[in-house]
Amino acid sequence: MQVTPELLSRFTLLKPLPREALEQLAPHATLVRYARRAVVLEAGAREDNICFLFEGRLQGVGFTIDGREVGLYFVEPGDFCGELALFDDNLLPEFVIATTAASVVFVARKPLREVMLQNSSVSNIVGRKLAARVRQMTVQRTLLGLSNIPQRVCGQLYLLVSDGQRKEDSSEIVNPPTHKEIAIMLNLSRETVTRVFQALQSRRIIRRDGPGRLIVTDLASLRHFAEGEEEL
Amino acid sequence: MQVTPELLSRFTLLKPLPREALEQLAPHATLVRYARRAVVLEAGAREDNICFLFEGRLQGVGFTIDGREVGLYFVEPGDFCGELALFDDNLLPEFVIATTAASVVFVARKPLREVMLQNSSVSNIVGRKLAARVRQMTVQRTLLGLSNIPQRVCGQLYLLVSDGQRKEDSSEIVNPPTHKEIAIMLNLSRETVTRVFQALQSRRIIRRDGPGRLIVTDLASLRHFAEGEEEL
DNA sequence: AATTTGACGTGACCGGAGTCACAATAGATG
DNA sequence: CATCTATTGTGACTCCGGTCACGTCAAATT
Repeated sequence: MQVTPELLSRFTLLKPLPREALEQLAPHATLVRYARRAVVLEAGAREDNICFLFEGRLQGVGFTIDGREVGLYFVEPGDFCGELALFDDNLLPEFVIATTAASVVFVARKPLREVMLQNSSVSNIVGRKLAARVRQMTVQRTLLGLSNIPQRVCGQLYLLVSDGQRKEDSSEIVNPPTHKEIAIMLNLSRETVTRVFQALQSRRIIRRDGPGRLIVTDLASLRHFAEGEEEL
Repeated sequence: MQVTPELLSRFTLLKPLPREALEQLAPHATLVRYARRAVVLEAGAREDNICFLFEGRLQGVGFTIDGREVGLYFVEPGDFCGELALFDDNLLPEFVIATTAASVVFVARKPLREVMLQNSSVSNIVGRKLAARVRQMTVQRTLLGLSNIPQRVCGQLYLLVSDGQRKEDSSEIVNPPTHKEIAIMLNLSRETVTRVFQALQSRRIIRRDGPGRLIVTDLASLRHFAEGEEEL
């Protein structure tokens, strides 16, 4: 499906682009819808598109030698992934999978790269974004250092709300990842995540609201647990 | 201590630079020696230098909320770190510590950034390097997914030799990290790493040679264990 | 409506890595 | 050389998260 420059400009990465650049990119962009669990980007493939997430949620996933899934990062609407292809010609190291039904905009690598090179403000933005990814991976890795497991789960949960909007008292996570998807992010078993969620629900800190919404009713308490000021 | 353009050109990142660019950078570069365990870059500080490692070994280290150390990456001679400062103005998320006596070349951020912007081949290289870091972090994170702990240690060991030179049969790791430094990379206790090393030594797969050299006498076996084809 | 599928919930058991405690080195430092 | 400190080596015990084996439930599919 074709894409208009207006749609492109809704992504923070592309928003600052001059009109001409957007019109230059639009013919090379396509909107694709994916069902839950579909593979959006494939590891080992030469990927020729940068993937902008319009709605839904994606997850970068790797696999260990013994076939275990490893969660690397989540992609929120407005964000993008596959940006490594803008910098080198190596293969994508991870899979990107739709954890919910999702619509993404693919922008071909070469035109975007050209726009990036011509437009220094864009290369700045792309560079900042890649740097942000490194920071995000660092935070995620640091989470794994926590030996207190409930604390680790709370930390992940807190990251999930702050990636989106962060209200004062209560927040909601739309299209929350499944327990298993959280588990692989944290090197935990699915059952352990379930048990922590149970504990948080019984303390009225989180609440499920239908299928696609998880509500954090007591963000302050969640942060306390995430910061280890209180034991779960 | 002042730095000559020739010294700068010994780093793979700067090697392709035209002579003029190197001469432009040299006045803003200083050579600094650090003792073992010294802090080279400080988390939370506005870092105004990119750090090129000339000799020794550095380690990126983070800290969890409860004060536990988290190993993020190793820096080998010829490589560099602190490159995030080229892309944004945020604070450095991790410490960089000298795991051995080390000499590094600091290059001021602004001049390097200008050279990078003017010289598209440099910005390509820097971009590739940042992308390489993302890939490296992905590999490191995937290692943590291994539930077989000896396998995890062997994987790290294998990464350490292949980062340097990779000979057919036997390889050596100069300035090898301590057991503790490896432990925090792998989310393990120091004792566990020691025990795995003991097992590898008794099988004549690795051997210590004095203080600063670890010799991998049977690289093939190490790879087998790393790939889980044989249980340790 | 019946069936299937996948996500969530929960108990019991067990293994193995963390922790603690201490010894033995080896390197630095005076 | 003597001393001190950091690293390595090793045993014993404990605990807690993984694993297995279910059951429940909601949503999709027939």
